[in-house]
Amino acid sequence: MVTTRQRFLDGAERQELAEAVRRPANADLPAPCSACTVRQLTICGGLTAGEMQELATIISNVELYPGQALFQEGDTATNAYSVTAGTVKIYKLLPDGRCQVTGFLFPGDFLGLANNESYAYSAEAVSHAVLCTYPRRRLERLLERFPDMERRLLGMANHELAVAQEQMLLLGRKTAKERLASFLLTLSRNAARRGQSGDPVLVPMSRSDIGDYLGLTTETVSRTFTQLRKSGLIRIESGGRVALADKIGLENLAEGC
Amino acid sequence: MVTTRQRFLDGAERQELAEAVRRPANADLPAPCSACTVRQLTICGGLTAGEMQELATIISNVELYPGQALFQEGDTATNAYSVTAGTVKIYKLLPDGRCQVTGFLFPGDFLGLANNESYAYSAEAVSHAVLCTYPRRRLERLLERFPDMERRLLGMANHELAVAQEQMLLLGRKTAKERLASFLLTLSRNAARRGQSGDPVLVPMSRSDIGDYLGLTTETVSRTFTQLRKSGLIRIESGGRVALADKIGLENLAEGC
DNA sequence: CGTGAAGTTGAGTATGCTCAACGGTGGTGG
DNA sequence: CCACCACCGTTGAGCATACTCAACTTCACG
Repeated sequence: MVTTRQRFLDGAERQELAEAVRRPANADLPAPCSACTVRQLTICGGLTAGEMQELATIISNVELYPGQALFQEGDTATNAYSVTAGTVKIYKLLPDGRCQVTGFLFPGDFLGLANNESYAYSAEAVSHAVLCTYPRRRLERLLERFPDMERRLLGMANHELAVAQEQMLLLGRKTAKERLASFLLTLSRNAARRGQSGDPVLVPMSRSDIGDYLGLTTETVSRTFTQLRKSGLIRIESGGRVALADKIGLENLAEGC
Repeated sequence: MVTTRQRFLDGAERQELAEAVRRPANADLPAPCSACTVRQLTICGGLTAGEMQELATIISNVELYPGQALFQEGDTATNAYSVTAGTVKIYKLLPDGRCQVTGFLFPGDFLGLANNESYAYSAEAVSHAVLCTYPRRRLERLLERFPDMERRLLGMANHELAVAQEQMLLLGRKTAKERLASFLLTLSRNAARRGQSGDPVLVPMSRSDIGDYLGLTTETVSRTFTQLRKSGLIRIESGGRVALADKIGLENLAEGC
């Protein structure tokens, strides 16, 4: 499953990445988190300066290249992570190789807090990515003392649960066109929420990844992109960007109207 | 979507229900929770006697008949619930009526903790059911003081997330036979976990509910039941019970081997 | 330019859906 | 008490959406 696909980063991505890796890994120094641009989006948001300081002592950074694995389903869950730059996919495999991507993660997203001893899914970089690493045991001990952080984590888990249910509706009951329309709109809204361009929206993942996320094949994804383009709902731009030419039409399509 | 289907309860279900409704609704009296048989499975587990006492003051009970709605997607989320008897389904609808059941809930399961102001899904009784009602605001205030309960809730949310990802794999990548085999095995494991019979496993929901859960039509569910029966993997017994005649075979099928 | 991977398009197929008829079962009312 | 009725479940025939297999194009990069 590890592809060696390399995708060039665009300007915004490169800058985001540069800012993220500027923070030294294994820092013995106080919080580089103060420079973190996605802090408000993730578990660190709402912590006091002192709490941040303490959290920073257990954090280290990890950098991943496209196609590089972070961990595999079944690995001992020693770390939790939050994405600070790039895109990561989490997925589950069947023994014969069928793959279901259960989520794409963007800066601010959190992953890896399994409640058993091992991860329930695999994680791999889609584009060049940087993550904060939290040793799980130490994070759990910290959570016992920072109830606000635990509350925030519960809120994030509840949000992810709602997203997962929406995705089940998509996988169980929507047509290929509806799935792709829903996907592009979600991608757009997520980008906007992170302060990036929502309309020409960046689609950093391959057709194959999109297919594995939407329960379709690459061929069907490609054909469906063409259909949406020909019916004037989207425009395919350069650099993996997609313009939502008829947003209302897309929204109606996504909801099955 | 509210059907008036009535399904007779079997002996075990009737007893479970009788125990559950024995507790008075709107009790001003101290905890009837002490008699609760599913306490250890739900958020109440691990609370001290004093905490239980306090929790009991905000709890009331609600009884639902088959097909009766608990709440609808979009309703103001005033209450959270835990199931104490019977089976409840939660589902999402598309405007044209397409339905995706995102989960079946059994005694011990918790629902309704949305992080927005409204529910993200609808909930309806499958069989005659009883639930504990927690006014959401008061529960949240209690959670701030009972960190263990909040931690338990986080654990339950993480577990549900793992279950949701497994269901996405099913919906996105499994065939009809694999879906039904997975469903029956999960149902069986859940029943066993609650101390009920796992092998002739009770299937309290209709073919239509199963279809809406597995992303199939009733006809396909019915045909697939027949296929599994004819290939000797299951036996259909009376009273909505299914015997897992060849458990190993079912497990292999469910995993796509 | 040459190369390899990603993406697109085409033709044929299969899995599961639609529409329809039929059978069984429990509840109700004559 | 029995007959009828509604609903659930089952089965069949035909169809459609998305899949498989394959060829071809585009693009990034050396």
